[in-house]
Amino acid sequence: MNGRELDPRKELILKVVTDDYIESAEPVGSRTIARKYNLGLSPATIRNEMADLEENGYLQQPHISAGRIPSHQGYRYYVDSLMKQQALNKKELQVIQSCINNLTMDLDELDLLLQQTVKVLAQITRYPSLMLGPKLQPSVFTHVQLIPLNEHNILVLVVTNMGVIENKLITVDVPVSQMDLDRISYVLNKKLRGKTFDKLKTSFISELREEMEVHDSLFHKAIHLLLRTLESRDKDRIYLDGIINILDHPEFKELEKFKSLMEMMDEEESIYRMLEKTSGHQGLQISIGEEIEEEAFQQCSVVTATYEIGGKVVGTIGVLGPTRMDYGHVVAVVDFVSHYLSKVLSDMNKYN
Amino acid sequence: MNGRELDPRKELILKVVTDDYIESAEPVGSRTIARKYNLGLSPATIRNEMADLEENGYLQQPHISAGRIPSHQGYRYYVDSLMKQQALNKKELQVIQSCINNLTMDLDELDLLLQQTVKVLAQITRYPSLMLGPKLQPSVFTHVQLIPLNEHNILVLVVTNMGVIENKLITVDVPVSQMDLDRISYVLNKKLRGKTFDKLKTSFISELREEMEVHDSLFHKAIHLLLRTLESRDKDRIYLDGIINILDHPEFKELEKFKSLMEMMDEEESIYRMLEKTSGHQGLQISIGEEIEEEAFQQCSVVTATYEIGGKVVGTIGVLGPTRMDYGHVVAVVDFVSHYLSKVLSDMNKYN
DNA sequence: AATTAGCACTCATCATCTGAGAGTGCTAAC
DNA sequence: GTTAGCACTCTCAGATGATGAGTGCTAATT
Repeated sequence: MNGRELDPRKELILKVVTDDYIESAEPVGSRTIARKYNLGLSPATIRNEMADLEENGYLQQPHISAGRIPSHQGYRYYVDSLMKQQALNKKELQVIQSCINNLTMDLDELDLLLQQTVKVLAQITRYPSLMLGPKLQPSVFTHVQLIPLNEHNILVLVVTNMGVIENKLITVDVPVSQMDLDRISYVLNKKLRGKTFDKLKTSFISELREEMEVHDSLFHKAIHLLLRTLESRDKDRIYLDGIINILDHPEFKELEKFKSLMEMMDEEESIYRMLEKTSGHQGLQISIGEEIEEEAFQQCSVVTATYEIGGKVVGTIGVLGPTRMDYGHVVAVVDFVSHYLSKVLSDMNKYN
Repeated sequence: MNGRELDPRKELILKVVTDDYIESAEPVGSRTIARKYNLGLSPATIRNEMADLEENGYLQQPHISAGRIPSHQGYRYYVDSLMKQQALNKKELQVIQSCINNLTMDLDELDLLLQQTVKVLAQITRYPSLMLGPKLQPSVFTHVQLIPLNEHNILVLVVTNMGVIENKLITVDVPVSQMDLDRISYVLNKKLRGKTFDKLKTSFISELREEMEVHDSLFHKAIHLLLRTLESRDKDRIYLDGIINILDHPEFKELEKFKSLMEMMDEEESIYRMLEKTSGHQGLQISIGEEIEEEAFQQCSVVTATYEIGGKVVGTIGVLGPTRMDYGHVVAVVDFVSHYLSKVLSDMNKYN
C-alpha cells in the first residue's frame, strides 16, 4: 500500500527484525535487537522506529505486549530490497549436482531424474518442494511404432528424444494386417521424424489431417492419439517431495493447519494452479501469503523458478514454506537448481 | 502368552471393551459398559471380570483410576475369535467396483488402475492404504521391439499383455543396421511370444543363452536387459494413499508420532519389508503392534491381503491404522478389494 | 531535534492449586 | 456368585498468581 522508499535506518531495522524472526520464529523486541545486533541504537530509539514501521504497514504485533513480526508487506519489501542472497556452500553444490547428474541417462529415467531433482531440492532447503512439467514442446519426435498385440488391439508408442512418452491401446473392429501397420508407421515416421513438437502442433499436423481423410480409420485414430498426447501431457506431471519438512516449523504445530495444507497438496489441481501462474514470467519469482490465491496457503510463501530446454521455458520448480521462510537460502538454491536442471535437460535433448 | 480359551462371559466383556474402545478411543470403565450394553451385570461384576482379564494380559489400564483398554494380546484374541466382520453396504461396494472398473483399460493404465485401487481403499476405510506389486511372473510376453534412435542408441521395449513394462536405452559402439535389428527382434519374438514370464525365467532364457553365444553383442545386451527386467520389476512399485487419514485418530495428535510414521512411510524399503512378509501366506492377515517389526509402527496394526492373477499370488494390499482400528470394517473391505482386484487383473490378463 | 533513560502498564506463559468426575479395589451384605 | 457401598486414586479443566518480555509515553540528555 505504501510504495515510497524507507529511509536507511528503517530499512536496517526492518531487515534485522525479519532476519531474526526468520531464524527464531519468535516476535522480536527492541531490547533483543539492541543487544544482539549492536547497531549503536538504544532500545527506545528502535522502539520508535518500529512504531513507525508498524504504522506504515511493514511490521505487526501478534499482541500488544509482544515484539514485532514482519507483515506480508514487510516481507515483500524484504525480498525485493533487503535480502542478502546466501551463497551455496560447496557441499550443497556438490550434492545437488551429483543428484541431478548421477544417472545412467536411460531414456525412461527422465522421470527418475525429475523425481531426484525435487527430492534434492527438498533435502537442501528443508522445505516441501514441487515441480511441474516438463512440457514436451521442445522435444524432438523420434519414432512412432504400431505394435499388434492381437487381432483387435494395437499398441501405439510415441517415442521422443526424451523417452517414450505415450503408449495407448487402440481397438480396431477389423483386423489389420502387419503390412498396413508398417505402411502407416512408415508414413508417420517419414513425415514427423526429427520435428519438434511445437512445430508439429502448429503446422505438420494440419497438413497430415488433410491427407488423413483419404486413409483408413486406423490411421485416423493414430493421428488423433498423437494430437491428444501433445495437448494432454503438459498438464500432468506434478512432482512433490519433502512435505513432512513443513512440520519442523512451529507455524504448523497445530495439526489442523498442517492437515488443510496436506489436503491442498493432495489436489493436483490446486498445485497446478499455483505453479502454473508463474510459468508465464521467466525466471525466479516469490509469492508471499495472500499473493498465492489458494485458501490453505495464506500463511505460506512460494519461491518458484522456471526451467528450460534449449532456451524454451518448459516447466517450473518451487519451494513452499511458511511466510517466515529462509528466503535468502531458498532463493539461491532454487535459482541454482533451475539453471542446472535446464542445462542437464538441454544436453539430453541435444544428445539424443 | 496365555493360550487357553476364555470363558464366554470374559469373552463377552473383552469384546465389549474392545468394541467400545475402538469406537470411542477412550478407556472404558465398568460403569459405561453396564449402562451402555445392558448385559444384565452390575458394574461391580464387570469390574471383577476386567480385573481377571487384566491379570491374564488381555486388558490394561493407562493409569490406575482409568478404564481399561485392550492389550495387544487382547486385540489378538479379539480379531481371532470375537470380531464380527462388518458387511459392506451397497454404497461402499458400488464405489469400490466403479473405481476399480471405470477405466478405459488402455494398457498403460494398469498403473492408474492400481493407484485408483489404493485410493479407494483409503477412502473407504479412512486409513492409510498401501499396495505392493504386482509381480510380473504370470504376465504373458507379447512383444519385444528394438527401435533405433540414432547411430549409437537403440531403444528396447518389452511389451506384455499387461502393458509396456520396460524401456531401456542400449548404447552400441558400432552402428547396427535396421536389418540386424529386425532379425534380432524376429528371433526374440518368435522364441518368446505367448510365454508367461515365470516360464521364461525357468526354461527359455537358459535355452536362449546358449544360442546367444554365437550371436553378436547387441543380441547379448538385449537378452541381458530382458533378464534384468524380469528380476527387478518385482521389487519396486509401492503405492500409497490417504496417509493424512491417520491424523483423524487421537493416537497421532502428537506431531512426533505422526512424523516418525511419515518418515517410515517415505522409506520404500521398510514398507516393502512390512508388506512382503505377508506375501508368503495367501489371503488375509492381521498384524498387531509389535508383530510388525518396524520400530515406528509399534502402535499400529496392518491388515493385509494378497491378490492374484490367474490364481498366482502377485502382490499385497494393506491398510495401516492404530492398533485401535476398526478391524471389523477394514477386514471386510480389504478382503473384498483384494478379491475384486484379483478378478479384474485376471480378466485383463486373459483378455489381451 | 534527535536520542535515551525511566517508568507504568499489558499480556502471554508457566507453575500451582483446587474441585469435579470417572473409575477402581475391597469388603460386606445379599 | 453377585452386588451395593465406600474410600481412594488419578486425570482434567479451570482459576490464581508470579514472572518476564515487551511496549508507549514522558522527561531528561546530548
